[in-house]
Amino acid sequence: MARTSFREQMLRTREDAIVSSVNRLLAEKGFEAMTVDEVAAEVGIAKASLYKHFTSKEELAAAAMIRVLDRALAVVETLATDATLMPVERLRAVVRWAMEVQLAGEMPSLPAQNSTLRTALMGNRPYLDRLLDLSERLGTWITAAQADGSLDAALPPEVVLYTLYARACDPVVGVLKAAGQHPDEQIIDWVLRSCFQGLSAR
Amino acid sequence: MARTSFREQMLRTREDAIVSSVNRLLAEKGFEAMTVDEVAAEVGIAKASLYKHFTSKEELAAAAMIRVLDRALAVVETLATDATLMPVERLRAVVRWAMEVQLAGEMPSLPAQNSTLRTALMGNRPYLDRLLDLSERLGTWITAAQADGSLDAALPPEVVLYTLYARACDPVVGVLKAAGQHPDEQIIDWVLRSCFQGLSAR
DNA sequence: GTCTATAGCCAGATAGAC
DNA sequence: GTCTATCTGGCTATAGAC
Repeated sequence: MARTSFREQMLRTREDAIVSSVNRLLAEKGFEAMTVDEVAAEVGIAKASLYKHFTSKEELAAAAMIRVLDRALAVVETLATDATLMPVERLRAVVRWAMEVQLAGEMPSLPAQNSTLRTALMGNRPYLDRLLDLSERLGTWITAAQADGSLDAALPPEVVLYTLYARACDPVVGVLKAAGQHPDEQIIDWVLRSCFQGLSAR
Repeated sequence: MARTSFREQMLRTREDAIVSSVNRLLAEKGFEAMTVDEVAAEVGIAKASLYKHFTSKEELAAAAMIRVLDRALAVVETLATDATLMPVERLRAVVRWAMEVQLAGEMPSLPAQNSTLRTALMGNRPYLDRLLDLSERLGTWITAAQADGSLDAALPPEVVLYTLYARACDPVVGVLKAAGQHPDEQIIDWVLRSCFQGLSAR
């Protein structure tokens, strides 16, 4: 049993390295442009070995998406335990975390357009379960923030939710970082401000 | 000369049909997923004939991007002649127009990530000229709107500009449309409101 | 300038030895 | 489970007749 556990742990470690590479490559060039050969080369194993762990390129990407959602759920869990935070502050903290991940080059871009990845994800239970879980937790905070008057109640909660998801992958962050003129913290502050305060003056 | 002009007009008409198909396919599935075979099939000509008009897939896409920028410049030109509009109202009108184009399925998604298309566009003078022209015109309105107190002056003009470009392709619009629960006008109002007024209550 | 046919290439996936 | 070598299909681009 000890040896089985050890071998399983080795397996997990290797698969974790694979998912990390996939995650980074997805963030850097997207699903279509990423090749399985690149992943294998970066991990340092043969392509055929990858297919012993994951049965397709889509499943490889799905594993990365699932891990990101798990991290987001962990962040949400931590924020939920802090009773001093207002709902809107929790939402802001989640978006801030997502932007930090993106600036670190570790936020895989979501496939908004139709693609083989999108259809694969729509049939992936573990992925959908996490996405639904996260959406429900954020939804609770959204309605609470609208009730306490800190979030615009004229916007349906679903619109707010989709907007938060979109801002987590906001291309503006990457463009500003590519410009190389501003520190990461400054970029985050600007994009967060434009998201919650809007472009119009207050 | 009359016959030459006529033949040229036929050529323009055909090329315009090609660019229209490319534009629609770019909006629907993006550059990587679009195939030259699809374009040829949709236009109703052989693939080899396409390559008599455009030398590569990238140039095909560039032509579509250029036409969108030309349309945006035409909208900007029209708005500039209306002296009754405040600068911020002009900016809002441009974003509204972009969202209408997106809802019509005619807004090609910009290649924010590195790709062969991105590098091709960065070396395409006609494209870059128009992009710069548009950016300068919008930049003028942005600084004017910040000066008259209608736009948040705490955000650098470049941040506002990039944000407006990003909102023109905002995936939230497509997600809400795909849900099929709301009329287009309602979707545009919500997304415009979240962009300029922000998610926080005022 | 249009077509059919095909070259050339590359990426996803697999076979089979070890 | 890892490897090397290969299959397979699809896609960009071109050749060459008309």
